[in-house]
Amino acid sequence: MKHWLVKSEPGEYSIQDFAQEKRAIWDGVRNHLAKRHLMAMQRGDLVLFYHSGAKPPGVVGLARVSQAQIPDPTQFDPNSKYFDPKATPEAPRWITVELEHLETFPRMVPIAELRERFSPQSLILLRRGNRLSVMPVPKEIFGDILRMAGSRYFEHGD
DNA sequence: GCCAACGTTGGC
DNA sequence: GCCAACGTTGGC
Repeated sequence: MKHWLVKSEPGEYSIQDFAQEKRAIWDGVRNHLAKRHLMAMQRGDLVLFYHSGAKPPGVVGLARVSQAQIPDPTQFDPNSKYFDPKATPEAPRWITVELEHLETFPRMVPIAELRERFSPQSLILLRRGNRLSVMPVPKEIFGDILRMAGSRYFEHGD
Protein backbone atom coordinates (compact mmCIF):
# COMPACT_ATOMS: atom_id res chain seq x y z
CA MET A 1 0.00 0.00 0.00
CA LYS A 2 1.22 3.46 -0.87
CA HIS A 3 0.66 6.79 0.85
CA TRP A 4 -0.22 10.11 -0.77
CA LEU A 5 -1.18 13.73 -0.26
CA VAL A 6 -3.61 15.80 -2.31
CA LYS A 7 -4.08 19.56 -2.15
CA SER A 8 -7.32 21.44 -2.35
CA GLU A 9 -8.18 25.07 -1.83
CA PRO A 10 -10.89 25.15 0.82
CA GLY A 11 -12.73 27.82 -1.17
CA GLU A 12 -12.94 25.37 -4.05
CA TYR A 13 -13.44 22.09 -2.21
CA SER A 14 -12.89 21.81 1.53
CA ILE A 15 -12.57 18.87 3.90
CA GLN A 16 -16.02 19.86 5.21
CA ASP A 17 -17.45 19.55 1.68
CA PHE A 18 -15.73 16.20 1.38
CA ALA A 19 -17.02 15.00 4.77
CA GLN A 20 -20.57 15.80 3.66
CA GLU A 21 -20.29 14.12 0.27
CA LYS A 22 -18.39 11.11 1.69
CA ARG A 23 -16.89 10.32 -1.72
CA ALA A 24 -15.37 12.49 -4.41
CA ILE A 25 -13.96 11.92 -7.86
CA TRP A 26 -10.67 13.83 -7.79
CA ASP A 27 -11.21 15.65 -11.07
CA GLY A 28 -9.58 18.64 -12.68
CA VAL A 29 -5.93 17.64 -12.29
CA ARG A 30 -4.15 18.68 -15.50
CA ASN A 31 -0.50 18.29 -14.65
CA HIS A 32 1.37 15.35 -16.11
CA LEU A 33 3.42 14.45 -13.04
CA ALA A 34 0.32 14.66 -10.84
CA LYS A 35 -1.46 12.42 -13.36
CA ARG A 36 1.30 9.85 -13.07
CA HIS A 37 0.79 9.79 -9.32
CA LEU A 38 -2.99 9.46 -9.72
CA MET A 39 -2.45 6.55 -12.09
CA ALA A 40 -0.19 4.83 -9.57
CA MET A 41 -2.82 4.95 -6.83
CA GLN A 42 -4.47 1.69 -5.88
CA ARG A 43 -7.73 0.93 -4.14
CA GLY A 44 -7.12 1.05 -0.39
CA ASP A 45 -4.20 3.51 -0.50
CA LEU A 46 -4.37 6.22 2.17
CA VAL A 47 -4.33 9.90 1.24
CA LEU A 48 -3.75 13.03 3.33
CA PHE A 49 -6.06 15.93 2.52
CA TYR A 50 -4.27 19.30 2.50
CA HIS A 51 -5.79 22.78 2.49
CA SER A 52 -3.70 25.08 0.29
CA GLY A 53 -4.15 28.83 0.31
CA ALA A 54 -5.72 28.57 3.76
CA LYS A 55 -4.66 30.58 6.79
CA PRO A 56 -2.73 28.69 7.80
CA PRO A 57 -2.32 26.00 5.13
CA GLY A 58 -2.06 22.47 6.49
CA VAL A 59 -3.10 18.83 6.58
CA VAL A 60 -6.74 18.58 7.65
CA GLY A 61 -7.98 15.06 7.02
CA LEU A 62 -7.61 11.52 5.78
CA ALA A 63 -9.05 9.76 2.75
CA ARG A 64 -8.83 6.34 1.16
CA VAL A 65 -8.78 5.44 -2.53
CA SER A 66 -12.16 3.80 -3.11
CA GLN A 67 -11.81 3.41 -6.88
CA ALA A 68 -8.62 3.55 -8.93
CA GLN A 69 -8.09 4.35 -12.61
CA ILE A 70 -11.22 6.36 -13.38
CA PRO A 71 -11.38 8.56 -16.48
CA ASP A 72 -11.80 12.15 -15.26
CA PRO A 73 -15.35 12.97 -16.41
CA THR A 74 -14.64 16.70 -16.79
CA GLN A 75 -12.40 16.06 -19.80
CA PHE A 76 -15.49 15.11 -21.86
CA ASP A 77 -17.66 18.02 -20.70
CA PRO A 78 -17.57 21.03 -23.07
CA ASN A 79 -18.99 23.19 -20.30
CA SER A 80 -16.21 22.32 -17.87
CA LYS A 81 -13.12 24.46 -17.57
CA TYR A 82 -11.23 21.16 -17.60
CA PHE A 83 -12.68 20.12 -20.97
CA ASP A 84 -10.07 18.49 -23.21
CA PRO A 85 -11.16 18.42 -26.86
CA LYS A 86 -8.56 15.74 -27.65
CA ALA A 87 -10.02 13.29 -25.14
CA THR A 88 -12.62 10.66 -26.06
CA PRO A 89 -14.27 8.01 -23.88
CA GLU A 90 -12.41 5.39 -25.95
CA ALA A 91 -9.11 7.19 -25.44
CA PRO A 92 -9.29 9.28 -22.29
CA ARG A 93 -6.30 11.50 -21.57
CA TRP A 94 -6.85 12.16 -17.85
CA ILE A 95 -7.17 9.38 -15.32
CA THR A 96 -7.99 9.93 -11.69
CA VAL A 97 -9.37 8.19 -8.60
CA GLU A 98 -12.41 8.28 -6.36
CA LEU A 99 -11.62 9.14 -2.76
CA GLU A 100 -13.60 8.18 0.31
CA HIS A 101 -13.58 10.45 3.37
CA LEU A 102 -12.25 8.61 6.44
CA GLU A 103 -11.65 11.38 8.95
CA THR A 104 -11.49 15.10 9.54
CA PHE A 105 -8.58 15.35 11.95
CA PRO A 106 -9.16 16.45 15.56
CA ARG A 107 -6.37 18.96 14.97
CA MET A 108 -5.06 20.23 11.67
CA VAL A 109 -1.30 20.12 11.18
CA PRO A 110 -0.08 23.45 9.80
CA ILE A 111 2.72 23.50 7.24
CA ALA A 112 4.98 25.35 9.73
CA GLU A 113 4.89 22.30 11.99
CA LEU A 114 5.67 20.02 9.07
CA ARG A 115 8.68 22.20 8.27
CA GLU A 116 9.92 21.92 11.85
CA ARG A 117 9.79 18.15 11.80
CA PHE A 118 10.49 17.03 8.25
CA SER A 119 12.96 17.96 5.53
CA PRO A 120 12.12 19.16 2.02
CA GLN A 121 14.13 16.17 0.77
CA SER A 122 11.79 13.70 2.42
CA LEU A 123 8.51 15.56 1.96
CA ILE A 124 7.86 16.95 -1.53
CA LEU A 125 5.19 19.29 -0.13
CA LEU A 126 7.90 21.30 1.60
CA ARG A 127 10.10 21.87 -1.41
CA ARG A 128 10.61 25.45 -2.46
CA GLY A 129 8.25 26.48 -5.21
CA ASN A 130 6.42 23.19 -5.06
CA ARG A 131 3.20 23.34 -7.09
CA LEU A 132 2.42 19.67 -7.41
CA SER A 133 -1.14 18.93 -6.27
CA VAL A 134 -0.82 15.13 -5.95
CA MET A 135 2.29 13.60 -4.44
CA PRO A 136 3.60 10.53 -2.62
CA VAL A 137 4.41 10.66 1.10
CA PRO A 138 6.90 8.25 2.73
CA LYS A 139 5.13 5.72 4.97
CA GLU A 140 6.96 6.75 8.15
CA ILE A 141 6.23 10.43 7.67
CA PHE A 142 2.62 9.58 6.91
CA GLY A 143 2.36 7.80 10.26
CA ASP A 144 4.03 10.71 12.07
CA ILE A 145 1.52 13.14 10.57
CA LEU A 146 -1.39 10.94 11.65
CA ARG A 147 -0.03 11.01 15.19
CA MET A 148 0.48 14.80 15.11
CA ALA A 149 -3.09 15.21 13.88
CA GLY A 150 -4.52 13.05 16.65
CA SER A 151 -5.91 10.66 14.06
CA ARG A 152 -7.82 7.61 15.20
CA TYR A 153 -6.14 5.83 12.29
CA PHE A 154 -2.70 6.26 13.82
CA GLU A 155 -1.31 2.83 14.61
CA HIS A 156 1.10 2.56 17.50
CA GLY A 157 4.19 0.66 16.48
CA ASP A 158 4.10 2.01 12.92
C1' DG B 1 2.05 42.45 -1.99
C1' DC B 2 6.09 39.78 -3.13
C1' DC B 3 8.53 36.13 -4.98
C1' DA B 4 9.73 31.44 -6.68
C1' DA B 5 8.71 27.96 -9.87
C1' DC B 6 6.69 26.11 -13.73
C1' DG B 7 3.44 25.67 -17.74
C1' DT B 8 1.63 27.74 -21.88
C1' DT B 9 1.53 30.82 -25.71
C1' DG B 10 3.11 33.03 -29.66
C1' DG B 11 6.58 35.44 -32.53
C1' DC B 12 10.33 34.39 -35.25
C1' DG C 1 12.74 24.59 -32.34
C1' DC C 2 13.95 28.57 -29.39
C1' DC C 3 12.82 31.73 -26.01
C1' DA C 4 10.61 35.80 -24.02
C1' DA C 5 6.36 37.10 -22.06
C1' DC C 6 2.70 36.03 -19.46
C1' DG C 7 -0.42 33.45 -16.32
C1' DT C 8 -1.02 30.47 -12.38
C1' DT C 9 0.07 28.29 -8.01
C1' DG C 10 0.96 28.87 -3.43
C1' DG C 11 3.82 30.08 0.66
C1' DC C 12 5.16 33.89 3.37
